[in-house]
Amino acid sequence: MKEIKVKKGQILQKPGELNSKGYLVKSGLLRSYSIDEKGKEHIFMFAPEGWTIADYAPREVPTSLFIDALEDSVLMQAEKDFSHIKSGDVLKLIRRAHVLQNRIIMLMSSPAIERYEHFVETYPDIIQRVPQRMIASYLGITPEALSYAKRKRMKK
Amino acid sequence: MKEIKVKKGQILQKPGELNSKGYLVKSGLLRSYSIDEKGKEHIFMFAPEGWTIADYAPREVPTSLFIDALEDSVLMQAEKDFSHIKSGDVLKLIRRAHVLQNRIIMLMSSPAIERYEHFVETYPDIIQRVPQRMIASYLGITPEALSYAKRKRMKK
DNA sequence: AACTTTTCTTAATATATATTAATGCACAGC
DNA sequence: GCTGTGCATTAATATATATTAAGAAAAGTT
Repeated sequence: MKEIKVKKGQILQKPGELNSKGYLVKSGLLRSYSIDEKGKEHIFMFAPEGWTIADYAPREVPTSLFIDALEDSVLMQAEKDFSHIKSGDVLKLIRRAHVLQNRIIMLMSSPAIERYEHFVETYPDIIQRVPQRMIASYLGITPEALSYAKRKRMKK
Repeated sequence: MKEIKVKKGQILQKPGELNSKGYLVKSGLLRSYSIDEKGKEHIFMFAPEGWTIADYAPREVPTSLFIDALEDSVLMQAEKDFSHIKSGDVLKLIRRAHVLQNRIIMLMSSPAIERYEHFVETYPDIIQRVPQRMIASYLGITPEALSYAKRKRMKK
């Protein structure tokens, strides 16, 4: 575990890397995202203070995500090391899997505007800190579609 | 760990239960799914022989998924017990998280027809064993939309 | 075999979201 | 203070997917 400081915009991980690390955010804000064949970004997650972020891949599997800093940040960098495992570590992984499970169910069953409202309730602080287009990217839609959906919901 | 036999259609888990179990499929086929406010099913995953299936929730968190049998099946039922953890267990969890991560990225970045083609390549055996409408449910679209998308792709 | 139920497909129409383009605004750098 | 760049919004149009309804094939039941 070593502490590192990164500037806004700095890239910590690119797709294709092996032996990827995990990061605990002490201050600042990170994100992970993929870029598809058409060059479009898709934000996989945000990680503000107190959160961890990583590519959920075994060490020997090449990463598929970028990780970069949306704000100047201070991090703890950790190896993916399973030689001394605590039951607490397993619990954290299960909780993370639970979050991913819920996200999948939401992506399949709720329209974008509901996913947006859920996001606002769940992460009100993140809304303040990142541009709208990144929220749209996290939700899986374009900024234009989010803008339109919000306006439409207003009128009701 | 105890072995249980279930008939096609039998429900192993309903949403709201605590202390949910995990199941290793020795033969047959299980699925997990949610039902939304409008009464629509959304299949979260299929589990054929050799796979495990569970609600990825800590033991004290109520489940959100149904689990039932799509075929007569033989299972090993396991408690979620973290008192003796092996590094292999952690690896399995990470692999599972990796699958979920990829699914989320696909849901956000690829149209349904591409997700379908990816599914066919990845799980060719499952295609044979479940009705189309369940594949559509897994992909997050209606059976009609899947039928239309396939026909349209044909013509090209 | 007859019957019922489920599944798949097609079509017409409606809605959600994407694409493209134009505009105004805010802010960073010079 | 200007200027460029990124961001948000709107609108027009295009595409993907949902909804509803109908009919035919397949599978399960008695």
